[in-house]
Amino acid sequence: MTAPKRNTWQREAVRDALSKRDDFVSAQSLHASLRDGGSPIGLATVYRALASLAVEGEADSLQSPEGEALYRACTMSGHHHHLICRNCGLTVEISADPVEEWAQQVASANGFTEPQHVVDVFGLCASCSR
Amino acid sequence: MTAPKRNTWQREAVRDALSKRDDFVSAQSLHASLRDGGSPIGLATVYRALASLAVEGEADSLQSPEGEALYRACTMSGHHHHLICRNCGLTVEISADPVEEWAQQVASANGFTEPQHVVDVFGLCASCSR
DNA sequence: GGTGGTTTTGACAATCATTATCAATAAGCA
DNA sequence: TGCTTATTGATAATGATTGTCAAAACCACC
Repeated sequence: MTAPKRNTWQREAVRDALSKRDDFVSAQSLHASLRDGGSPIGLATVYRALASLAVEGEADSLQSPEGEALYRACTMSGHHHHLICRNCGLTVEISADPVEEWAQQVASANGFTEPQHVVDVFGLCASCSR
Repeated sequence: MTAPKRNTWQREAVRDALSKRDDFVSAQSLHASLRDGGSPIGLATVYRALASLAVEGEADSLQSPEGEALYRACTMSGHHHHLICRNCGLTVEISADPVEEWAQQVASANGFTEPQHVVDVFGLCASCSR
């Protein structure tokens, strides 16, 4: 029933490259990194692999303020959010239980069902604050 | 010092068209509406007017999940967030004091300064839930 | 009301990220 | 090994957004 999936070195390369980064990256820049590292991987493949990883839950994605799609290999399993340095990109994974509850409450209080939410905090990390 | 700004019927038309909508709209669709209404306004002008209104605080903007920039004329002054129906676009403005505090705490707990945050809740409104 | 200096507009080209196309390639399996 | 089919990748296509720049409009000021 479920779509069969094959293991290719390309998908593995994207997974690896992503896990070596500790910040959010765009498909474009990840592709550039891979190419710089000598890999002949195609751009479209990087896009497909990232989208796939995101769907499978192996990567998190968010929209940069400029509208670019950014991806990150996350270590925290399950639902969580991010605290991102807007200068250097340093990213910290955070859980936000109070926010989860709040979102639920606000949604149902207004008659909304099936709430999802986008919650990300941007700031300047300790190093970049100086 | 501050840049002088002139009043043109175009800027006014965009302001009006935006305030007549109670949901988030893209520059493209707002331009289409204006054109349909008989206005000969140019697309680039709509983009510029919306960006300008957003900067001046007369409009709020957010990125759709697809990466499009969406705008809305908000009635609630000051900082607030949105509860948006992902089906029909119905939007409710909400304040989120608990979230503001939480964001502050999380940021400083991790050494981050000048926290900003993106908080939006998507769901299905009462009508669309049926 | 007319005038001039500047801002703003708008048609169009240019960018840039992302997606579709589709023939060639490579997984996984009998 | 050979076959079936998912995947790849070069390239074209799409679509939103921004840059360009001459023409038009705005706004004091006369």
